Amino acid sequence: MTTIHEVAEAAGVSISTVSYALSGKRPVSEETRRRIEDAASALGYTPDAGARMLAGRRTHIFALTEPLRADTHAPTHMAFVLATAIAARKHGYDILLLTDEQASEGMRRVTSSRLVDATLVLDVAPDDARADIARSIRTPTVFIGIPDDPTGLTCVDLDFEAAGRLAVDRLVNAGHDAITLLGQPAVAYHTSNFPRRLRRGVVDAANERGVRLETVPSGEVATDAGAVRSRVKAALERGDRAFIVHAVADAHEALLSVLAEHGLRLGIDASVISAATTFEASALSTALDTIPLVPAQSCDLAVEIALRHLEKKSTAPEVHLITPEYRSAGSVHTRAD
Amino acid sequence: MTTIHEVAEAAGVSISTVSYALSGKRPVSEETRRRIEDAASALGYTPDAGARMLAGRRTHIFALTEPLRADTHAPTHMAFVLATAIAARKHGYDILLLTDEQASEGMRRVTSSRLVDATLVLDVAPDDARADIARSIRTPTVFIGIPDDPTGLTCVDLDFEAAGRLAVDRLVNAGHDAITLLGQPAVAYHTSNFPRRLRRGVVDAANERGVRLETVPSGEVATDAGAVRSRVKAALERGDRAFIVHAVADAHEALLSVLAEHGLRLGIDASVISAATTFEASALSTALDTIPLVPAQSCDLAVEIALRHLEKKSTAPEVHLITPEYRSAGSVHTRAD
DNA sequence: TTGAAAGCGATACCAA
DNA sequence: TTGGTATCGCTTTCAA
Repeated sequence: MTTIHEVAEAAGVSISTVSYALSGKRPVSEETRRRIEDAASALGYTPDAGARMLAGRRTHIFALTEPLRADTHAPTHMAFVLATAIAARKHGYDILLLTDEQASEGMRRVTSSRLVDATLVLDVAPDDARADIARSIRTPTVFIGIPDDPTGLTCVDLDFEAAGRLAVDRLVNAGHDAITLLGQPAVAYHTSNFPRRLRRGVVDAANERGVRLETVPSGEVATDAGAVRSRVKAALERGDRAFIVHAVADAHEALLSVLAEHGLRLGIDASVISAATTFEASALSTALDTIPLVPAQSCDLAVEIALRHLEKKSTAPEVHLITPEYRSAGSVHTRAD
Repeated sequence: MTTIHEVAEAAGVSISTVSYALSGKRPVSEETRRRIEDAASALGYTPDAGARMLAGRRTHIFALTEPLRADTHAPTHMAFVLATAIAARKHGYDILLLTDEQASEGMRRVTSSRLVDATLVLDVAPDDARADIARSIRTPTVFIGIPDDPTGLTCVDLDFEAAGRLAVDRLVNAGHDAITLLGQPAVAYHTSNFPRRLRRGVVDAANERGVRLETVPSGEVATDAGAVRSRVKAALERGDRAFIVHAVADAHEALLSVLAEHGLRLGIDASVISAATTFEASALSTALDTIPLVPAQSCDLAVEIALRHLEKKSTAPEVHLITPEYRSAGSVHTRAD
């Protein structure tokens, strides 16, 4: 293994100069720097991680706690894990993955051994056990998602409530006076936090705008096309022609097929908005207006906040809500009057 | 932060004794050990990860390289990541996740900086770029999956070929003389290695046993129920009544529904074996005979081999194939004659 | 602009 | 059975 000493010798300078030249933490003359860089790459020098952790103040590792429970929607969770890893890497950070039971227990372990500089929390539950752990440790922790009680926590998430309101506003503005919210599977309203928040926004906005609202879960399990179909049919019988869908891709397909079977044309006879979904709505059989949930957005912000906490010694805990964005694709009725 | 010095002082011993007492690498008198352990837990002592990495020979971290490509089957990949993390943790190891482009580039980086003790490779492609990297670094690397050219590599995987043969044998023994293999989406035969291996086993065994074999992909994408249905119908028209399914859960459901529509009773009029699938076949609407692909099995073995390489200085590279297991559930015809 | 040297907090060798 | 201490490879302060 090449050490900093060997690089120093090869470049004819001291090790401290090598360190500074490579880290850029102190000005080094142009020529010296060149010599050092040449020597370093010629020798294939890579600083030893353990030594850096010990001597420096940073490990350049973030813990990512994500239970990866089997009953959750794998593609979405995978997208967030991926987005977090990419965001971290942009700033020279690696991800130490804490799953399963280690999602909680590991937090204490890796922070107290100073293995990681900060912790990022995914798949946040309403009564998440990791909230108390985060409050009890001094290592910066950023939640990507919001537990019921975010007191003392730093959180980042899409403003699901605003997303719900936005969807309702669009549909009401389009002339609809009755809306059906095709939501998450019933259990998700207990295990996750964001479905409630979206629903709250939808309910509040519907009340304010004075339109009738029906909320139905999308089935018992994540992919339950049959249940979705029957629920959509019931909605159509009620005369509802406006739908907000907050569910997985399959549920969308089920909705679209029922609408098609009833001869309802999207954007003309019926309106559909897909709210806060991570999959590419363009991959559906029919393009839909969406209020996208972009993992990279939340994860980039989370990483930036974590770094900010690392630099400035302390930053007040705070909930950062990301303003939702509306993307039209013609699936919502355009008012003709 | 509590250091080993503080523990030593509190226990009235030297730091080396503390180190030995806690690691157990040297006998320490019963009483002294008690005092040390008490002091350590009273002070909440956790050894500093960086210091251990530098002084010791181990980082207690494995790199896990898994591209997490968006077009792959998320639940399966998640299951393997989870199984690896759990297997590693059993031996006191944490997982550093290398995704996306870092899946390849990161391997060199984290091994040459000695951040990890070994690397585990997931989602192995036939011409995987990580194979050459693995050959060029001296850190132990274990592939969970087998690239086309495994020369010089250590690999672990289910014996898919044997699984294919096993399935054919069972069906032939049950009296079938024509079999349809409902395989992976066509693209998977290029991007992954195991679909080919299973198919090879099926093809070889069918030839040897002298039965007619039809192989059809299960669609263009992972969940393409429509394509599966039409392919199954075609098979039924050919008179095929025996199916080997190597695909995702949805494909199974599609097959089962077509069989039901044709009034074919499982295990009586028709036979189905689900081969090398990670999902719980018991979760299907109908129980099926399976040759399960158990992530924990491969991942446990991979971790054990990695540790073995770490202990004994060198272990010859080798491909470890896991013998498939057959689980009956009554979906295969029982010979009446 | 550069260098010397004091740590960082463990591990493990060499003694006792 | 226990202790002293060199060492791991880097960061960073203090001098020059």
